[in-house]
Amino acid sequence: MKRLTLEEIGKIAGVSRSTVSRVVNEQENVKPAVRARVKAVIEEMGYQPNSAARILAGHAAQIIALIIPQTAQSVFTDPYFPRLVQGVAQACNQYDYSVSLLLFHAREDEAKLYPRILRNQMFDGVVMTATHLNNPLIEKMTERNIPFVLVGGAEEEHINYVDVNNFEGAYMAMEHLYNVGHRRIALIAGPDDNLASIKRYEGYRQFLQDKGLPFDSSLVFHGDFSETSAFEGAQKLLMHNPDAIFAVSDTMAVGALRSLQLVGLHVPQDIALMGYDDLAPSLLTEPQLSTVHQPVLETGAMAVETLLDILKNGDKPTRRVVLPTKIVVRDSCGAKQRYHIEGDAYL
Amino acid sequence: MKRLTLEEIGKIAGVSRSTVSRVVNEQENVKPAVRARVKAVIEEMGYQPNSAARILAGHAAQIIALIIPQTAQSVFTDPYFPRLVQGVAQACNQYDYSVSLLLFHAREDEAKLYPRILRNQMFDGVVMTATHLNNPLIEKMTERNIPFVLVGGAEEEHINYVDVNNFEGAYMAMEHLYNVGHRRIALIAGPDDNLASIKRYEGYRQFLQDKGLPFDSSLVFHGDFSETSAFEGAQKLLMHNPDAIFAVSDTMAVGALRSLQLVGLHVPQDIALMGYDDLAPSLLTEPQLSTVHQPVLETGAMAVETLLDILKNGDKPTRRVVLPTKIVVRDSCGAKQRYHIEGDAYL
DNA sequence: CATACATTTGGGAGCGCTCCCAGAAAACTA
DNA sequence: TAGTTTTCTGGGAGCGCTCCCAAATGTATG
Repeated sequence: MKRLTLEEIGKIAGVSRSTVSRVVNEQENVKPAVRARVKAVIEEMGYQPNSAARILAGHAAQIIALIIPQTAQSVFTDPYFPRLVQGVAQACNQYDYSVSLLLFHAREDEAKLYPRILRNQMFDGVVMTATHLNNPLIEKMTERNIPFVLVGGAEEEHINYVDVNNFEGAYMAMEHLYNVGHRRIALIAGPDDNLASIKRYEGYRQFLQDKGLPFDSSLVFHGDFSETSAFEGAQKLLMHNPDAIFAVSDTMAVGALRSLQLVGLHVPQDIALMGYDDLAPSLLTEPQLSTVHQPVLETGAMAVETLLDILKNGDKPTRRVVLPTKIVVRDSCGAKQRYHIEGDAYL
Repeated sequence: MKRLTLEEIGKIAGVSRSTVSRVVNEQENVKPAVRARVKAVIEEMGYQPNSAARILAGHAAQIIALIIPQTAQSVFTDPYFPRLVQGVAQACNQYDYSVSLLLFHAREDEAKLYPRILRNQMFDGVVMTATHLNNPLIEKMTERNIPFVLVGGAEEEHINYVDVNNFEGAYMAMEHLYNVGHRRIALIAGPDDNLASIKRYEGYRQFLQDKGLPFDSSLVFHGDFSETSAFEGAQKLLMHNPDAIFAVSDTMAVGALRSLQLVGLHVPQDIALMGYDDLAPSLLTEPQLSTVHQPVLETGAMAVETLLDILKNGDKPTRRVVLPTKIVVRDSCGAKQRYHIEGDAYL
């Protein structure tokens, strides 16, 4: 069986390679009748252009690379990333792009993968998660003019990103706890080089300041987004008698919950607890966690859309998309008891 | 700045295109001195072959496609898939392959993605999850001679797969519950068109038969791997007084646990519970779930290795890899109370 | 009806690589 | 040292596509 090429299709439809190419690429200047005939042949034969040839000849690859440079274990234990991947994949399906997934799982992967990313013309652009500051790839990609969009905030001026409003999310969580009556609110923060964590911490502090509440550093513990770190953190925080704990991820909230339950405290009667993410863990506990919902799926999709926009229209002005969060009231913060609500409530 | 091509590198090193190609591809018949010189130039210039050109000229793409044809929501809420993706990605990193991720999330995606998979010469082979019977892609890929490895068992004779021993896992779980003293063991199974679920169900029945225990269909409920389905299932099962419930996924075990706790039953004192998967949910509950560990990460990696083996050595004989499971004893089955064990125990 | 102009079509060149064959260089042999 | 074999190297052809220019066809105008 003969290989299907533009030339072949052209032969069958009685036109040239070039005309078929025009039809395939939806270009102008093909007589409607001819276009229809060629389209029919393409359909019938099930022709599909050869991507390699297309890319080689200077066309776009229709592939975006999704880079998750997470050396830590947390990549796929934290349910955030799967969700994000799903959002990216869905958007790519929608726009007829493919996703090339690059997970850096060990240090040595970086050395291997960097050149591939930087020189391999195999994809049109990059979506990368930016959890940490100073990712060397950012600079390198900028240098090489590789179009990219970060998921997570960037501080630098000229960088395109899509982010969730971490500051606002934390602020709102604090506000919620405050409205329920809590004043001595402890924080289980994330690592202090993690961008999302930093912003959430800022939201926490700003709220305290706005309400004239004292900032007490002994009420702040820095975890690493893992359950165990929060477990230990909660133990430490308990020594300073908080009446509420705000953990900046659901997974850490679960760790804290365990910790509280271990010493016989009841949530929310004895102490309130709020998480952050609104992902699976927040629903698996007893009581279910009040938390901050962030639109992770939408973030992934938006990152793709932003990248495609850049690919199409050039990279200026710099795109900066910040998606909103909302509070999900469940059973761990005491609001329901206070206001007699059943089921999830959203703010 | 001039584009880096084989020709360019050759010019700098004072040899021809062909010789550079030989060096890049580690082929025979290049004088050691020349090889060293060329290598140095490649290194210095940071040359990276153009994949598109390479593929077009008949070389392998060094890309494998990972297809997850899960129309349901469960793709990324079930922690199984993220883990698998991670395993595949890690193995690909290791062998210098890239992963192209194809998630079918809606029906219409299939129509779009099928032609891409079947005709696009963009990857060398496919790793696909086979959760359901009769996936039409299997037949089509076979027809088109696209090398592929299934993750999950296949019934057909000639199909390559990597699977976990679901039968054995379920059998062992039953055995464990039996050894702890339970006799009236209920099952929360998965959908009856799900391959893993079917095998686990068979393990359940076989064990009953081997021990001469009666099979009682009112002690079996078919869920859909979701927490809520198991929640309802447990309610129904409770009407028939089981002394243990075996749920064939951790997520479903969590649903069952909620159900039991709702009616005031204590686990494991009043009723024992076992899950299946040994993924995050089993650790987030109180009590933590005894469960069946399956090597998901290894499964993904093994699928890649099997595929690469096929790519290299041809697809016969048919590869059939079945990985073992093991029992993880935690706090939901009563074994620790009985035997005074602390921490996780493995069988 | 001839001329000017716009629209449509065909084919050459080239993207960067691999494959293959022929020629050059080196290593043996008699 | 000449002749033979082996090892090494260079360059043509071609993968299937896009880009671009030139040729062919069609339409409007005087």
